[in-house]
Amino acid sequence: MSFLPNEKNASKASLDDVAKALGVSKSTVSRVLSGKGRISEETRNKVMQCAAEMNYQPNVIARGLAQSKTFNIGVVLPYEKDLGEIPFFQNCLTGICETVSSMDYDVVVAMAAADDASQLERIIRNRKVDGVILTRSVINDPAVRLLKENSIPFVLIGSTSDDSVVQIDIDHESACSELTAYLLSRGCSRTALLLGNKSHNVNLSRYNGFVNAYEQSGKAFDAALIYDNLSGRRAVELAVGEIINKGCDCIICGDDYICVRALSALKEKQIAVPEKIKIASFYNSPILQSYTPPITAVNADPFELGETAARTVLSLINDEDFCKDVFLSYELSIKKSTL
Amino acid sequence: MSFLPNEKNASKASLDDVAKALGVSKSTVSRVLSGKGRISEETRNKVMQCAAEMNYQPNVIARGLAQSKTFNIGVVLPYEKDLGEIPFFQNCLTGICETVSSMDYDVVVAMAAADDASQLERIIRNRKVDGVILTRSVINDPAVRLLKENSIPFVLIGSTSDDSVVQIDIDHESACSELTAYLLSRGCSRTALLLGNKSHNVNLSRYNGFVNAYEQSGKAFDAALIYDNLSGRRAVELAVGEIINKGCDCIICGDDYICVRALSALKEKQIAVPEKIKIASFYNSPILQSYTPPITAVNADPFELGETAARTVLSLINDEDFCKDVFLSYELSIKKSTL
DNA sequence: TTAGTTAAAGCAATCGGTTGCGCAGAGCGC
DNA sequence: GCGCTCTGCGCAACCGATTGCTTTAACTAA
Repeated sequence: MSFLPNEKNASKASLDDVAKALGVSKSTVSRVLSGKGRISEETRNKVMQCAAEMNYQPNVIARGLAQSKTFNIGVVLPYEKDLGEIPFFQNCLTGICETVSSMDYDVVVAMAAADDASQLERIIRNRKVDGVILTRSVINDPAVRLLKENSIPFVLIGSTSDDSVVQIDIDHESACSELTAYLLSRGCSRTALLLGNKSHNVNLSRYNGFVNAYEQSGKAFDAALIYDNLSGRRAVELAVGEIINKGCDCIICGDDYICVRALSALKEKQIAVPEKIKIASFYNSPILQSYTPPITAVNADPFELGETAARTVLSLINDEDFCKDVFLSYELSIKKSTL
Repeated sequence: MSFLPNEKNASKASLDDVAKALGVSKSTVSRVLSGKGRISEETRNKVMQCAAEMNYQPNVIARGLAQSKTFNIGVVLPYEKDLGEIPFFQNCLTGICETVSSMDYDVVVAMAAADDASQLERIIRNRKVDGVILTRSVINDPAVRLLKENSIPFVLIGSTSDDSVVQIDIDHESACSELTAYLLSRGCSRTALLLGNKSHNVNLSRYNGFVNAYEQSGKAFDAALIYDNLSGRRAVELAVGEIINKGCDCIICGDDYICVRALSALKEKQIAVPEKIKIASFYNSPILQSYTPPITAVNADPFELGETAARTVLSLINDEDFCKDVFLSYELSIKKSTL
């Protein structure tokens, strides 16, 4: 199970050791192992066998020095502790890890608050990564600027209005539009929209989708029912209180974090879902799926987003063809909370 | 905000470049910057200033080659998708990242199913890390064996019976004992214990604590009420069904994952908490705190566990003094679910 | 004055690979 | 038999640091 050989420090076998054991030059061994250059069949076999016997393992650091590569992908994760409540990013990370490790890359993580690019800067300064995956983006993102300035290939899991950024996401605008249209068709006349941090591009997309759906339906929406900068439990509670007083019959939550808070506030006020008010969310974490009643939501697969982002950034690094701006499929999952 | 200088490729300034600009040798510059060796005040100032002007940034890869170091810490995270539901590990990771980055180290993550050390092996083989933090341990853990064989410093966030492993955890045995004793004092006579994977050492600790509390109370427990290898939603549902039939008045859940499932099963069967049955859990994720009713639990701070683990493994790497087996404090948080 | 110390800085090997270039020899056409 | 190409491989520079050893010069003590 271990890669360790029987000999004491044979794990330290270097290219040079293999070369000397065979009486050939380092370069020959290197070329055999890397598959580059012209090598006779005979020499190739000899080298392969000897390397295997000596349990030669290339030193990735040394290779990195020579090639100016690290074989690492950086992943910037949101820092707020509260976000831990929703496993979205953890599942993204899982997808990313699985994909990059299959290419013998590894993942270096940086936790950072929005707008704080200092961790990313450290990683770039220390030349720790060949490419980066951002898991969200704010307007005029300093992280994006930093990556561009340093010519480091990167992709974003999420949406941004910056067309020069490769984006991996579901189409939040059309998803929110679809969801809103569905609710309108269910007879909701006064739908509230609860969104998180205003500077996150994704919230703008959702807002646009919401507005589009209303425009297409010919009905008018109440701008006073749009809360576009909620943060923290208290803010959501307050908003829900106001919404009730304003006679809403439906709530769309920008994410599950807000949804959990809203549900909790509704329960406290003893307002029945979906009888008195309907509610829907985005992403639909497992925890919401086991809620009573089950929650209607736009479902996305964070694992798949992670996989796709990883594949894309690896393609960028290796100058392969890739699809700019992948929009993954989402699913409008209708559950009891909006019936 | 960026570290990039104005000159086009001054970001590539190497030790040699600085040395040549000053007409001194590489070693002198290196010694100044590393603070090792005897350097005159005058030269030191000259070098410092020039390095700053040229925006010299040491190449960590090259330094790593020379020193056989990577300035990376590996973190092995559980792979099961379901675990994403509980942000415990995400919060551990946050604590780890914050601590190691303050020492200019970075975090390399490996996602791995229990018993699967292949990702860790890859990372070790590729010499990507100077030390490792394990976030759980199974009996005869192949990861532990691998780390020992390769003489890589590591700590475990969690508990194990292997005394040679440095452990960072709360004392699950005494915590579970305390919780059980409290429930006994509340008049629970038939308490069920729902534990996860049997091969996880932490579940053994909880089991022991449970038994201890009963022994000290002089009362007897019903071994048929101990479920010690639950995995998956269905298993928990089945167990809850049986428990009800067996006339239990209380459930202790080994973790929040099980607790969420159990609560969901109870709700389905319309069994009131805490009127018909009491329930308590471990860790108490934010999601459970906003549950109705709030859940009694042993509270631990995963962020603090991460911080402590990171500090400890860094001490091990740098041969500093450290505390073996840190037991962090926990808190028995009594809520409505057991009243 | 001379030998002995010592501080300051340079030389060059080393870490473990990659890679451009050149050389020797085989094969081939004319 | 001559020149040409092509194959297979070695030489040595290079990536960008660290570090043991040596050198130089200045300073101290005898």
